[in-house]
Amino acid sequence: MDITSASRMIHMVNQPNPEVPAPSSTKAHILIAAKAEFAQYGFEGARMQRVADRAALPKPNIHYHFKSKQQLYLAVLERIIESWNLAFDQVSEASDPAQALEAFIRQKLKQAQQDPAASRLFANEMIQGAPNLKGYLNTSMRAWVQDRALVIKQWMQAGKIEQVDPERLIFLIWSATQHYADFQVQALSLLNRAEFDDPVLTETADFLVTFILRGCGLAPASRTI
Amino acid sequence: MDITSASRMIHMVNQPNPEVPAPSSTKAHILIAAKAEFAQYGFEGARMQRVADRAALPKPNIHYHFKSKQQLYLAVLERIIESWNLAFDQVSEASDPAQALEAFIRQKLKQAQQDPAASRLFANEMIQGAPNLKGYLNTSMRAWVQDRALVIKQWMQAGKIEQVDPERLIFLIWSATQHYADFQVQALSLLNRAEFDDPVLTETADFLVTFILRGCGLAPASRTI
DNA sequence: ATAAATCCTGACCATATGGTTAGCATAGAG
DNA sequence: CTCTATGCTAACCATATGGTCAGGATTTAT
Repeated sequence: MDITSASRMIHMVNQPNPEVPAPSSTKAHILIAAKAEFAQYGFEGARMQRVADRAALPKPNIHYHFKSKQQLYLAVLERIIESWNLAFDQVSEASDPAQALEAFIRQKLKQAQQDPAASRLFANEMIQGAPNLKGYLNTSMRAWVQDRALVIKQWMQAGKIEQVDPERLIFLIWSATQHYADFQVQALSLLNRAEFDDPVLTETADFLVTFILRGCGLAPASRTI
Repeated sequence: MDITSASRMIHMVNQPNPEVPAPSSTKAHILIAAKAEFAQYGFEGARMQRVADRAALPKPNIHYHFKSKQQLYLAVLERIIESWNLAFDQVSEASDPAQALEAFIRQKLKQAQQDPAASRLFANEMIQGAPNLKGYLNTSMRAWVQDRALVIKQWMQAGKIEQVDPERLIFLIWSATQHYADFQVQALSLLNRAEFDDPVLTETADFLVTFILRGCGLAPASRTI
């Protein structure tokens, strides 16, 4: 009923696994279609028929590969959780804060551009009250945050960055970056842009890096905006 | 099909209006119930029966007051748009940037605490691609942002704040504050708190104000965190 | 070649969905 | 009191929904 199991996978190396189908397999096609559908409409709003249409397959085919809507949803959700915060995973006290934060911000924003559906699906799950991720939040995700917060605290104690609430700094980076996936229509409309292309990505990344580093009392390497 | 009409209401003074029922009326009850339902499940995922249950009314009663699901949704959405960015509305070039930004951040965060459903409903609409707000985004909301961005630019030209992309600064404030409504379960779980009460609100507001003002090259009035 | 396992699908089912209808209850106006 | 307008609701409807099933196609193993 819940994905605590996904926690175990977070730092796993990608290895051959019969459960993980090759990119071109039917199962993978369905998962991609399902991700888009669940991302747009949430679990309750998603329609199995639309998943089938998106995958260009008859509906019973979906049910052949995934027993139920719930199981399909969980399969999609697991895959998303796995690749969530990679760029901030290996950071330690010894790392350079400016470099580490910049890499984290840019990676999150790149994810928002390349796979906005993943971000939106996660957002839907949270808005809905995380019915399938409560266990994950309270165990491995909390541990991850506390662990990363500790590194930030060590940077603070070493005088490398300003005093800031570490957990809330992480939240701010998450929200500011994921915003460009979840609220993409809004951002593009208000910026008067047609699509979230590389120029927009670069401008946004530069802004966020500069602004957030300055918020931490850091100057970026050699950029101004 | 779209709420461009809401644009006209944004700066309207609250005046007696037969369309706006008294707080205790059946219609108001239904709107509150519907807001919660649409916020949690999105338009497609929302169920008229659940709206009825939340309002403790028979389902046909809902349809007596609102012709269709769509009309009910639009009615809820309109009410939300009206009170969205009030605290930043009256700000002008002459305003003190630190004070204005602080008031804006605190107001948005208070809204996130007092009416998280409103924020979540809006988030759902955006994630879904803003099918009912495209017109609003491209007209009055864009005008609002450009207008507010102009004020920020004037602050920059007057040397009152650092050089930052004004639109993206607004996005960052929106996302960082609304995060505590939309991702409330996540934030509370990771902060190890039971509810979004006043202490959490204060800590969060203080963090955001300090951090964002510093990002703008400003020091807060007399606070450290 | 043949058997076995896997993959696929048209037709179908029970139930849930948004919405309607026809009639009941109540309050205010004359 | 009577008439009317409004608020309300049990019973109902057409359609859409998640899910099943029996059988056909295709691949793999022997």
